[in-house]
Amino acid sequence: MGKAYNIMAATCPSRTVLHRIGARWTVFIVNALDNRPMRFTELKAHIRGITPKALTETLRAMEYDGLISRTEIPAHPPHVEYALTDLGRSLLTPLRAVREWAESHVPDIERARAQADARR
Amino acid sequence: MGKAYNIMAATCPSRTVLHRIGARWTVFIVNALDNRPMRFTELKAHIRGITPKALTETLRAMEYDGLISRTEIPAHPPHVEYALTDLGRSLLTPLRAVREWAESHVPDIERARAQADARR
DNA sequence: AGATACTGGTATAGAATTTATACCTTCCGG
DNA sequence: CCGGAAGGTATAAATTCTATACCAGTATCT
Repeated sequence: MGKAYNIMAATCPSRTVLHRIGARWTVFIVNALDNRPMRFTELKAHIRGITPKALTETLRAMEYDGLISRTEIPAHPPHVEYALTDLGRSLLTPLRAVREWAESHVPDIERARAQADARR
Repeated sequence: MGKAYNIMAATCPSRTVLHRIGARWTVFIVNALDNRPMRFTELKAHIRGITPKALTETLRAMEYDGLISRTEIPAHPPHVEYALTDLGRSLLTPLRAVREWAESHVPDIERARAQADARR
């Protein structure tokens, strides 16, 4: 059997999937939950610059898509734990690679930008 | 020497790099140019649903960042060829993995969404 | 009892980005 | 001089993201 889904087709369901995993903050959350579950405020502190609204919306969307689980823990004080599901963990490999690419190619990009600026 | 750049820091330059490679249409263009260079209209036809404005802006940004090259070919009729640079090709591995994840996990996501809908 | 702090969020408005749609210019063949 | 292809621009509307402030529940401090 051949390829069932193709990103390049405008109406392919894989488009909505890609749109979600490519959303502004998804890559941060997946990478943050790499080692262990985290609480809302932990995530907010770890992913610097994210607003609580953006964090809430991204977490809700990822939970809806089955990428993370949300568990209310009735301890004192009560808190909420977010963790990757098996599906979410399978996304870790590609998204960690994206993160690592970004972190390791900063000098190349900066050099290219400087050269482009110099040419004009 | 340890890690020089960290995505999680709000002001880290890797943030702007990630912002670019995570931009709406970058993953499509990188995957489209996987096998061979393409012309503007070819890309537009291949990546269904992209508008010419979005395509122009994404190509210009990627050229600025040194990910693709733009070559005007003075043949008859004259046309323009976009190709991945070495740097752009290095992005192919992670972004192809993202594409493949999206294409292969559609059923998992749809199942999760249906379950979430059923629960309410 | 009242003030204060922590957790996990909401609300609202403004700014930035994306999309839709239409149009333009150069080059050429007929 | 008409039409078509290539490679785009222009403009406005829709959508998404960001900044900033606020809120409710529980617990502890005074």
